[in-house]
Parts: sequence; structure tokens; C-alpha cells
Amino acid sequence: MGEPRIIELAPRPLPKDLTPNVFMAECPTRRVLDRVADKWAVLILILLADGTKRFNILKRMIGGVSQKMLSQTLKSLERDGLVSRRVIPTVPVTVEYSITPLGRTLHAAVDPLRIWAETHIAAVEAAQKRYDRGMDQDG
Amino acid sequence: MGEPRIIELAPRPLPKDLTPNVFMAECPTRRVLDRVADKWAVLILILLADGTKRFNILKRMIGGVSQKMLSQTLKSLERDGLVSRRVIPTVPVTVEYSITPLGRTLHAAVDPLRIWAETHIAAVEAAQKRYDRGMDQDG
DNA sequence: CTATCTAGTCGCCATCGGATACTAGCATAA
DNA sequence: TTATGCTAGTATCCGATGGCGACTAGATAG
Repeated sequence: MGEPRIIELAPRPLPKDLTPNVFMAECPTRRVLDRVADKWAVLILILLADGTKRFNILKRMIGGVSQKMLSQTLKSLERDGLVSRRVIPTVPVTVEYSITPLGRTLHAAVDPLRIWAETHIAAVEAAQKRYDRGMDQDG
Repeated sequence: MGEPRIIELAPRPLPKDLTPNVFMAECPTRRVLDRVADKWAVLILILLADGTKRFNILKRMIGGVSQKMLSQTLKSLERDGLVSRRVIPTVPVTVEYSITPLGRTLHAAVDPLRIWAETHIAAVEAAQKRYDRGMDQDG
């Protein structure tokens, strides 16, 4: 297990032009990718990119999110410098979340995912129906 | 919980130009986004976009993935029509996984995530260090 | 007969995530 | 006065998710 040698049947030598590191569990870029590849983080980023919002507003706008996951994801995003948190000492204390410039660059990268989902939803559902029907009628 | 009314403090009427549905838990696009926002799916898509690969090759190339999650994620991706599976009746049965045309369109959307991770890794790590050090020295 | 290769599946267990309850200070309702 | 609700969370319980190792099966190597 120390040296997982790559053995390919075809003479293809391994994709060198892809990227050297994201596939290694220890690489920092991999950790960042793991963070980005999170459904709640993506939805929060997209919402905050449109404008500053309070905690409960986010909670109401993101269907199915729990307080726990929302506060937890917001905390992680804040730690990563992607969103900023501002406490306003109003009568019931108000907390505003905003996207940072760094977060905005990430939003530019994740928004195509939402676009893709909306564009290709029909194709995905058709594939699912086909898969669930048969799978054994060849393909 | 039947009708979670959206109440904004500011007169902003809700982001109409963002998207109408991804934020509703029941919307199909949301389900697709949940699938896309999966770390293993992203890594598999990126690898298969470079070329057809066998199960164990993928397992060795993706650091930290378990057989269970790999076969499970591949099955989901196949069901969604994003990758195709081909069984080759060799001596120990060989299974080849390829990206489909539909999967290739998704790859075009997820690859910017990898690029972003590699580009902004330093900024994220700096933000994390700052967060872990103080947090109370304003921000 | 034992060991190895293939592509998985199964069971055990730790962690993750969802639902509910609770905090705390002020406003409204009865 | 007591009760309820609003704010932004936290704590707890418990089911779902995911990782690890063992196991399958058919053939080949020794």
C-alpha cells in the first residue's frame, strides 16, 4: 500500500496533462475540491453572490437545509475566506453573511454547475428511466 | 413547514434572475446538483474525460477512495447517463468505464472547479490560518 | 493446493447529517 | 403575569452515509 503502482493494460502512460495532484488524498487542492464539492456550500455561494443575507433568510431560501448544516457550512466557508460574517447588535441579534471577493471567484466556477443542471436535467432523467427499465437489453 | 414563506427585511423581492428552482429540495435540478456536488463523482468525471479506464485503475488513481464508494459512484454516474460501462469477457472479467457525450458536457462544467482549487489554494490556506489564529481581532 | 488477478459485494463500525429541543432578550397577545 | 414568537445559533439523539477489511468466483501460475 505504500507504493500503489499504476499498471495500465493499454500502453497509455497516464494523463500527465490533466493535473498532478488533485487525485492524491493528501494534496491541499484535493481538500479544497472536497470542500467545493458540497451541495450546501454550492447553494450558499450562489445565493450570497446575489447579495448579503441573514441566517434565517438563507435557511428559508435553501429548501431542506437544517440549522446545523447551515451554520456548520457557513462556518467552514467563513474559515476558508469565502464568506464574511457580520453581527449586528439589533434587538434580536442579527447576523449578516456576505460573499468575499475570493468567494466571488469561486462562484464564477460553481455557477456553471447550476446552469448545467438546469440545461441537462431532461437528458439525465431520460437516462435514469432507461437504466431503471432494463439495463439488460444491451445499451 | 407546508408553506415556508420568504420574508426579506430589505425590500429586495428575491433573486428572480438567479434561478427559480435549484433551491427547492423537490426540484429535479436540485437532485442533479446534489449528484454533481460529490467529490468522488467530480474526480471520476475528470479522470474518465481523459480516457476510458478500468475499475481498479480508477481505484488506484483516486487516492483514498474505497471499492464501495467507487462502484457505488460509478453506478450512479452510469444511471445518470454520464459514464458507460462495458464488460469484457477476458480471463478475469474486465470492466471498462468511459465518459459519455453527456458526461463530457458535465466535465466541461466541473473542470473549472479543479482549476479554481489549484489557483486559489494559497488564498484559502491563508484565510484558514487567519481564522484559526484570532477571529476576534475584527476581520 | 495455495497464491494472485479481476470487479465487485457484504458486514462492522465510526462519522455525518437531519429533526427536535433549548438558549436569551425583547415584543406582542390574552 | 404568563405564553408565544422572533432572532441565531448550539446540543442531543438517532438514522443514514461512508471507510475498512473480508469474501466471492473463475482461471492462471507455481
